[in-house]
Amino acid sequence: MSPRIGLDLQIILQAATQIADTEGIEAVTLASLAKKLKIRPPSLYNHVDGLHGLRKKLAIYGLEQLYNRLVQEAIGRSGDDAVRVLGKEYVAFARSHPGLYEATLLAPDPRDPEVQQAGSKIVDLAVRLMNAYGLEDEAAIHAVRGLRSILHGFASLEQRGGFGIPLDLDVSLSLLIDTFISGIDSMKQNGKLH
Amino acid sequence: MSPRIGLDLQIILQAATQIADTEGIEAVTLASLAKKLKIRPPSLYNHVDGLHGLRKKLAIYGLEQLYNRLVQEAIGRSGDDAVRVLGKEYVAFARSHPGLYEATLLAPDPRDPEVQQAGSKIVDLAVRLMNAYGLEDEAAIHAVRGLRSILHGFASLEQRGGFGIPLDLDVSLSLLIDTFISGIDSMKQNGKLH
DNA sequence: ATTATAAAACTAATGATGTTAGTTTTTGTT
DNA sequence: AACAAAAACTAACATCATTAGTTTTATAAT
Repeated sequence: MSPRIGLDLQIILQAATQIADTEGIEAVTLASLAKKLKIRPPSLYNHVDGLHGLRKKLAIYGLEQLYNRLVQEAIGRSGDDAVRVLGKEYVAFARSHPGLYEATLLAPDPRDPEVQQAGSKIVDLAVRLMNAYGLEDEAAIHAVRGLRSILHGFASLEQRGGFGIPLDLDVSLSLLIDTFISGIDSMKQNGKLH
Repeated sequence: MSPRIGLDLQIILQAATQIADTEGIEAVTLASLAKKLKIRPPSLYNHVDGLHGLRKKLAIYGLEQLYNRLVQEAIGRSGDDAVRVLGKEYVAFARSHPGLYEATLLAPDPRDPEVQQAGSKIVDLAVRLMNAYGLEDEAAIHAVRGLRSILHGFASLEQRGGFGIPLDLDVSLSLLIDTFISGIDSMKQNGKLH
């Protein structure tokens, strides 16, 4: 059932990740990837459905990596502590893998079922954390959307040099997360979340 | 001083915006733009420094448009009201100009002085709003970074189909902004912001 | 061991794109 | 009417994604 074993998909994605992280996601082309793997560009079509297929697989790969790192930090924690750690790790991932992180949001069709599924694992993790605040169902979803917006927005702006002023970014992030947590608290007490 | 008047830069950017908003920023190529303007691709080099130059100018153009819309809404308002309206308008802009909004964060070099300057007008506007909360200097900057993260993150995720679950997005946004406002309030009273 | 097979990698070719160089056209100014 | 400068052009090239068809090669079956 396997008359010839050539390149492994994992190796391809690792090579693509390396290019993305060092030269930016735009530098990930079939040509550059083939060169790095020492094969000819058309050969990549045996493993990946063109550039679009590569982007999609890279997006899923990135989401899985991100999920793994988040889970590592989340286990054994709950409440404020868990949210703080999750937030820091999310941003840390984007910092350590700038290109791969970009790729997670650059899939040709973000609504693709496989991409959605990879993303939903992260969402589910966040939902469980929110449950610790007594947020259930719709309230939990709104809260998770908020947290994701915060973390993605921060990571994305930081990556794109959006924060021009030289003021400690880690402080900004910590304050932002704490502000969010405080806000959730207030909103709950005011009955705006339940 | 002007032996021949050809295309106007404004017209070029408007055409590019149209392509970006209808077909996505990736569809904005010198070829497609030239076709829309009924000229040959090399002619664009008389107005724009290649594809990179176009992207940069489009980014600045988008930031200016965004700023104009935000100012319109911010005038005559302050405090919670101003922040809520600003947030809604920010997201509304991204929705009405998905491609142009993308372009604002896709400049070849985000640290380019001209791009930074266009962005800093928006930041300054937000800083002034934050001053109404009694947040000055560093505290104001942290708060603005937070608000930008929230709004960009939300707009970006929404655009990329990141919110898969069918639950009213406007509600999520309103709750998020209110959560942020509440959080700022609590943090101030706890002395973590000053 | 030999052979068949299926996957992987290849060569060759095509179309689209960005870009440069050099030429022609156009139009406001002198 | 002549000039000059900007705009638009043609021609050409390099790079890239992609398709079609061929060759190689390692495994599986004989």
